[in-house]
Amino acid sequence: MPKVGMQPIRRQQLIEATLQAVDQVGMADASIALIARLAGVSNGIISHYFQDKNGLIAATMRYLMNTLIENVAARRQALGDDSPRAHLQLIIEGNFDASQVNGPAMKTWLAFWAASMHQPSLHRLQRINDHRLYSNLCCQFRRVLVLEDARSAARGLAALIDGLWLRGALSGDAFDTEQAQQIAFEYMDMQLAKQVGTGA
Amino acid sequence: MPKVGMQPIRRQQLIEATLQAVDQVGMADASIALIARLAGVSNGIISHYFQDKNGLIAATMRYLMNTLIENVAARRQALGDDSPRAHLQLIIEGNFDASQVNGPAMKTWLAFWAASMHQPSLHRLQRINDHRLYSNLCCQFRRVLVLEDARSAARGLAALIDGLWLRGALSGDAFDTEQAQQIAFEYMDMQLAKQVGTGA
Amino acid sequence: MPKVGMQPIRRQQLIEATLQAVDQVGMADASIALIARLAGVSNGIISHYFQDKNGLIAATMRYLMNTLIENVAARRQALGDDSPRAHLQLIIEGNFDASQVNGPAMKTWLAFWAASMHQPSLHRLQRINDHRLYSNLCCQFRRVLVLEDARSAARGLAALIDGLWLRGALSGDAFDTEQAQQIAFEYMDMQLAKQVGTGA
Amino acid sequence: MPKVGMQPIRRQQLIEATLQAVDQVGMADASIALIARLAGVSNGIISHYFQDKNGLIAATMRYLMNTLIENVAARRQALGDDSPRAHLQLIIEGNFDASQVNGPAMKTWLAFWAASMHQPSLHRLQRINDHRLYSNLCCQFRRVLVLEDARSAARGLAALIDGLWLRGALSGDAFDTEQAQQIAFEYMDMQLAKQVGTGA
DNA sequence: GATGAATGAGTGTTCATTCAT
DNA sequence: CATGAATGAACACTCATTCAT
Repeated sequence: MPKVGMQPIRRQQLIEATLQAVDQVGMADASIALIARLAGVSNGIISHYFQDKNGLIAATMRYLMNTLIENVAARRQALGDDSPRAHLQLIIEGNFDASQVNGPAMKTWLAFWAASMHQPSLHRLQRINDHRLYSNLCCQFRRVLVLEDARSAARGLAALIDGLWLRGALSGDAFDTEQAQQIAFEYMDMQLAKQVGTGA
Repeated sequence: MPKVGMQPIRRQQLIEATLQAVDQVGMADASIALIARLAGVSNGIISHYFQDKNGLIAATMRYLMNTLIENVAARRQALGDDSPRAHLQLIIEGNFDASQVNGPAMKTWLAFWAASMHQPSLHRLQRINDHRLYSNLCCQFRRVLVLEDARSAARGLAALIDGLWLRGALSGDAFDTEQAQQIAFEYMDMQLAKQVGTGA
Repeated sequence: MPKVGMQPIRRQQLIEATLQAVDQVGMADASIALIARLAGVSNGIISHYFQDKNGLIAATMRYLMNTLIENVAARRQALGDDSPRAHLQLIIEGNFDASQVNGPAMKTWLAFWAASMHQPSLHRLQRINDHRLYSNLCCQFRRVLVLEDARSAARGLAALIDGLWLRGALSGDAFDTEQAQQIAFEYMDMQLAKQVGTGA
Repeated sequence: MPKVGMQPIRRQQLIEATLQAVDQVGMADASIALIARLAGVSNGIISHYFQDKNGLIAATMRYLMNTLIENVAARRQALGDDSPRAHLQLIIEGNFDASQVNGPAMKTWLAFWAASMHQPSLHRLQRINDHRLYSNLCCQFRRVLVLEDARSAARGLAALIDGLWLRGALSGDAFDTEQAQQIAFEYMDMQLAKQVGTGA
């Protein structure tokens, strides 16, 4: 039943099917045929909306990234407190949001990362993502720390967040968000404690 | 001219060729034909020494893991100081050893991790590895911290080490070992500082 | 906004796009999508104006043939001299006209010929074309030669024209019209020289 | 039943199957699957012996060219008379040999020519072939004609041979070798007649 | 009249695996 | 021990065609 204006609908359909497929069988076995079947469309439609399989993969990665960005942005809007600590806490929480720590998303991110080591287009996307986390953290730390300390704190916290996330993803068990956040918050507070005295 | 005792030599040859192949083209494109060509042997021999491609992949992962274990063990042997701090430092340094933070090893580890999400045999190996790092760290922290604190510290430090390593791997730039170690050492010292007073 | 009387315009548009496509990528890669893009119309319209792809191909071939026919006809109209030699010269010149010896036309003719070996509809068109050249030449030679000589001369001259054209097309270099015509003229004159004496 | 040293056998098998396929359905429809089926082997074997389909096509063209070359060479060996006329006659006869004017060979040559307009590798082969005919003819004409006349005669005769062959191929009827050779011989003799007087 | 969404068969190619030698 | 010939299924991708709008 051909219709006009299907592009955004089909694109979203296919991206979601890609996430499903990667979750179920891994990226190596996420064939076009499987993705199309999961989306309930024909094989050929994929090259109609995305140039090729790489295009679909990249679009899926972009979608995941945007979800994270929007998630953090939404939390920021709802934030009353403007303190650096509140912002950092928000970023940490955003990165451990349910939209990021579920099975499909974790498997997809891991697969993307591995693939990005040999695919320039994916590598570019991944670098942008990595840099944004660091940059956001650094920006907040900078409000209370000297530049060098802020940078170091941002590097450490970014690594800690990714590491907690990674070990959670690889463990195979359900992600213990509470525990991860506590560890990250503790690190954040340790770093913030370095701030120079504001008093007289 | 048939030879005897070729098994260990050939196996090592093929494992090294696998690392080469994954480094050069990524795991997805590391075909048996390519690995055999890099090893200078025929395609057919792989199933002779390893059951199939998965067997070769698993053997290669086991090889990488053993390298890390032996590296840490060697450092431990050369260690004069028996303090927890010295042991923890040693573990950190072992994980950032040149044998782990070079391109081929990083690409292979990442590829293994991604693959392990859908291959039970690889997943088992990877869990053992993850657990050993946590276990080693926890063991040392336990000598000066109460159980709960030790566990939390070990979780955090393990995540921090993996996160620093991961972000280094994904960045594409040369790994800044010095910087990573400093961040990890700082975290270690922060955790050790929690120890209950030993004094009067 | 539907329009009336678009048929001849669209057909011509599509035929010209077909010539362009065959010139640019060869008949094998001249897909409907490419032709439609070059024509600036949608894919679907081709089956509206031509039954299918074969219909478009056949129409394009007919167009090329008509161009050649009209070219010769126009030259004939402008001809003052009614001698056999003048007519033959005209036919030769028509076959080496710029409309026939440029890249796109040559590539298309060659592709048509090859395709005609396995497509009855194209083969029929091509036979008509071949026969017309022979027939026109024979008709003129007949005015001064006995039947057998005229037929042989026509066969030879037709082959020579086609052969010069073919070798020009395949060479990849610019077609040397002057040289080709001289060779054809010489052959023509050699054959005309066989004519029986008209004198007492 | 795998054996060693199969390469030349399989290559020849596949080349002959390619000729068969092109004869039966045309180059456009001569798929790898069809060629493999005609050769009685699996699809995959083609990339084992030829890099890809283009490799097989090019090898087939080279085979046809070599057949022609060897044919002419064999005739030359059997030649008693060393006169230019005898050599030219021999070249003409070689080009109209049964190995060149049968259906499969003609269809394949035509398809190759058309394809060569868009495939550099085929174009190179085809140019070599074209040049050899011209060169051989020119060499013989040169023995009795001044350079300019020899070149023109060679160009004309080469075109005449190709043109006779082409029109024969396209006609769809059985090739009339006798008639074609007579026309070519006549042209040859007309050109040889230009030679400067050797007598007193 | 015209669009472009959608199909699904078909393509060339790759590849892990098997096995006779 | 080791080779490399051979298989055949699977893959991404292309494409002419159809048809609701």
